[in-house]
Amino acid sequence: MGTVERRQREHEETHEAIVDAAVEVFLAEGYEATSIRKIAKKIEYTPGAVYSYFKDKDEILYEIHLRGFKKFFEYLSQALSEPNPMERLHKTGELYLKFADENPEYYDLMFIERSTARTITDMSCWESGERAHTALVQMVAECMDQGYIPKSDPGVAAFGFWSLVHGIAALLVRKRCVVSHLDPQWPLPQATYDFMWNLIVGKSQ
Amino acid sequence: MGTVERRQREHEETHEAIVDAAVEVFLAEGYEATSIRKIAKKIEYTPGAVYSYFKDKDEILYEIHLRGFKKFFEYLSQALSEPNPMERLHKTGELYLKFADENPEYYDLMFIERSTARTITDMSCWESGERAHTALVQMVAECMDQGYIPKSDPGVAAFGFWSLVHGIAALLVRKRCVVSHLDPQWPLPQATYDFMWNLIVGKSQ
DNA sequence: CAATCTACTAAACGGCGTTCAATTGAATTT
DNA sequence: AAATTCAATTGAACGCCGTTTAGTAGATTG
Repeated sequence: MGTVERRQREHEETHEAIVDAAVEVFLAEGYEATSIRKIAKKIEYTPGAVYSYFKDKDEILYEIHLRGFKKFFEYLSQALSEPNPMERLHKTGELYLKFADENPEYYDLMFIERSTARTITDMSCWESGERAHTALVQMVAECMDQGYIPKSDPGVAAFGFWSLVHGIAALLVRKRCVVSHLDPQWPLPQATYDFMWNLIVGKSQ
Repeated sequence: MGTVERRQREHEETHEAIVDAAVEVFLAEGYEATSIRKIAKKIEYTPGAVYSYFKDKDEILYEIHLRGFKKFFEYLSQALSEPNPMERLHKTGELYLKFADENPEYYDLMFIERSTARTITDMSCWESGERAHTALVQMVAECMDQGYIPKSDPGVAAFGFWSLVHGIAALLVRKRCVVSHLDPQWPLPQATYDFMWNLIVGKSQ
């Protein structure tokens, strides 16, 4: 009979229910307040039961981070239609910053939290991250081919562009922007990115 | 008698002994393993005793972060002798990255950890951070005056340069560099910074 | 010598992630 | 229909954590 399949389906459903509950707690109360005990309570389970579905807390947080990446790619996809690679690169940066600004909790988990780093190091790969990075490398390589950027290692160059937007996002998300007595609200990341971009491409035209 | 002064001195000595012990634990075992209980044990105190000297754990971590800034300024001071502001800016960035590379635990606490953000937000100022930031703004303003950088808001520009090096440092410290199958060791931050700097100033000369 | 005051301890509170023996309840076999 | 199997789940515990508080020991003061 199909009881084996049903059991497996039920197992997956519970797995998903746990992640759903985890995301709810995470978005409502933030990373630090997200505990196994709270997640279990939300689906009326005992904390121990969660461990039939996940090895440890980091594995749950990794699943939350995947939901974040799903949303992240939705943001970035809006730049794909741009035919000029340099314009596309610029717009991708803007969308990156928009995502970080509008989803700071997700951004933090994806690109800052130690928990995520532990999991991706254990797996010695980072599928979501690599997918985004590969696309960035290709974009940068295209810019080099068309002479917008001096030819050099596209991996290093991609890392450089990423560093710029990550730096802006990370300083805002982790509240270090208070030093510049500037408004930490939206205009700052946009203004900073505009200035730096102008510095990068402004001189060649 | 001078017992009042002596008592006060003893109080300050114990205060310092706690911070010393905290730094020891922090550097030996890292941020996450640094607990009040371990710090207290190291100086043969009861955990509760620590609370006669510090309001909470964040206040101790803030003191550790100050030690980090002391070291940080020692690094940056090596760039001060550079007469040309653009060269000085460039070298400051290199020394910034060198500090992050050689003192990742301190860097993390100073510029990434939530704990520090909580304290500086509570105090609604960040003396160390502001001191460094002000120096950076001045440097950037000087570059603008001498025509190396297009004139615009030096606060925003300074935040942009900071974002670039912070981005590189933060991605390395928090292990996100694995996506670029590049060596996360020292050459990467230097190569990335070189590339971006060349992009910024390379075209005008 | 008694009173005061400070530093410190001991114990507890409520939280956390995680483990594991025991139990439940449904599916399968006899 | 009864016995067996087996995974899902519980409940209780372990050893951590930050923090609070009543009480104590010992030096300082009057």
